[in-house]
Amino acid sequence: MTAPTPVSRATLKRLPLYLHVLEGLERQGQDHVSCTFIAGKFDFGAIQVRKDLEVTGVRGTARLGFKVTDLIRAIKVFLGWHNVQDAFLVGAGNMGKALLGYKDFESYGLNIVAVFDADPRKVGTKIFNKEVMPVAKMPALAKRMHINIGIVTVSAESAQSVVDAMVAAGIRAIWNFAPASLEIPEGIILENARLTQSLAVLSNKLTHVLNGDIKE
Amino acid sequence: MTAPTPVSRATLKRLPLYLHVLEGLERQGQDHVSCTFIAGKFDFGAIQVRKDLEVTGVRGTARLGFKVTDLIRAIKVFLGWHNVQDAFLVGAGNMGKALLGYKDFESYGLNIVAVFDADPRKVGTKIFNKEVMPVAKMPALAKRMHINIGIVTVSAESAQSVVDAMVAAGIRAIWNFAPASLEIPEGIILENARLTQSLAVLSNKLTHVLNGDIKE
DNA sequence: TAGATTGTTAATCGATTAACAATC
DNA sequence: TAGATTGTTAATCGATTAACAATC
Repeated sequence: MTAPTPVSRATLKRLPLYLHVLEGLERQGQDHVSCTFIAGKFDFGAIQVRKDLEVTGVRGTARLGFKVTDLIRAIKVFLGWHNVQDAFLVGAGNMGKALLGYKDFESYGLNIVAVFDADPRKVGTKIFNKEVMPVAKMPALAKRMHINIGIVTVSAESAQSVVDAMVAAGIRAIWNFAPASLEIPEGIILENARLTQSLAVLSNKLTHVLNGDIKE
Repeated sequence: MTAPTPVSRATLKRLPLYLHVLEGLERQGQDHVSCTFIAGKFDFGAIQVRKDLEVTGVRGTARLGFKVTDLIRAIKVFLGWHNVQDAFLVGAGNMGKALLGYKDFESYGLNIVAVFDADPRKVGTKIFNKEVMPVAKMPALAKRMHINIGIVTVSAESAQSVVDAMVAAGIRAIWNFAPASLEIPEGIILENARLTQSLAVLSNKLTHVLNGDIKE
């Protein structure tokens, strides 16, 4: 019914930043906020913030700005974070453990309900009170529990087979931490969280600074 | 002397993806590769790849494509990954541990040489053979060792003070994993690696799929 | 030679930024 | 009222994509 409203990836990535600022303001009891104030926390301008907030559908009032609680709610709804989704994680290595230990995910709409690993030595151990299960059991369980989100923290070599199994088991969205370029069928959502991409930007900038390539 | 060559962040983030594909080809003994082939691994086209590779300065040959080893070398140089940089990590929590356990960083130009934490219970323990030191000792050590890169894996609350100490100690580039918007002086490089941004994109897309908002 | 692929310039597309009237 | 801030339309900017001659 409602138009699909194509929102840019850039906007989508800024919304959690705003959310963080807004939650801080809410804790302080602030009830309204202007785009100018939010923009002050970042290296882009108030117009950008206003444009981004437009997608939430919340209307501000001139002079006063936007109502903090309304914005928080609207951003969460927009991102799909108001309803927590159950997720499976495959790969009980360091990154997998880090994600399992991250308490805040629930407020970002994510609840990791089970952990799987191919290594029999890891199976049966507990990570943050979650028992590691054999990866072979993942598909059947994912189907039965109607899991929509799969988190991939295995090695680059195993990633494709894990993803294939997830897709076959009805998982619709894959959050991939493996440094591999994965093939997925049409309609499945793949989001890569690659640290090396972020590191590349850092390294390249640092190189320029160290080389004295000053940009004015 | 050489022009600063402003390269887009988007290009910078695609280069590690190419590098990964290229290293795979190198292992297979392939000596040339075309943009078409590389693009086949991703959801963008050959023209994009060719444009990106332009920044490395490597020239291809018509019909044959680019020499794999040349490209690998040139991308590494371009990103500053040919020389390994020593880095300090502050925050021995889950994410800190995950980064310390990540063996491949050296081939991405990063060598984490020391770990710090404010928690006295963590100080003195070992993580992957590295002893956790009190954060108070970080500045003097960073100065003495001329550390350029600081990795921040502390909580949002402590992040700003850690960053301030890093900057005061002469650290030039900060890789931040804390969900906080940090203030840094002019000339310091800040790269945020925020998982929540990536998760936001995933959650939003999944919401659309589950709601049946089909885009054609 | 024929044809795939590069290198480079131009066209398109989309996102950011600017402008400004409306409003509280 | 005056002035800060929103909402919205238009202008700018930059990145992606297309086009095509050159080349191996």
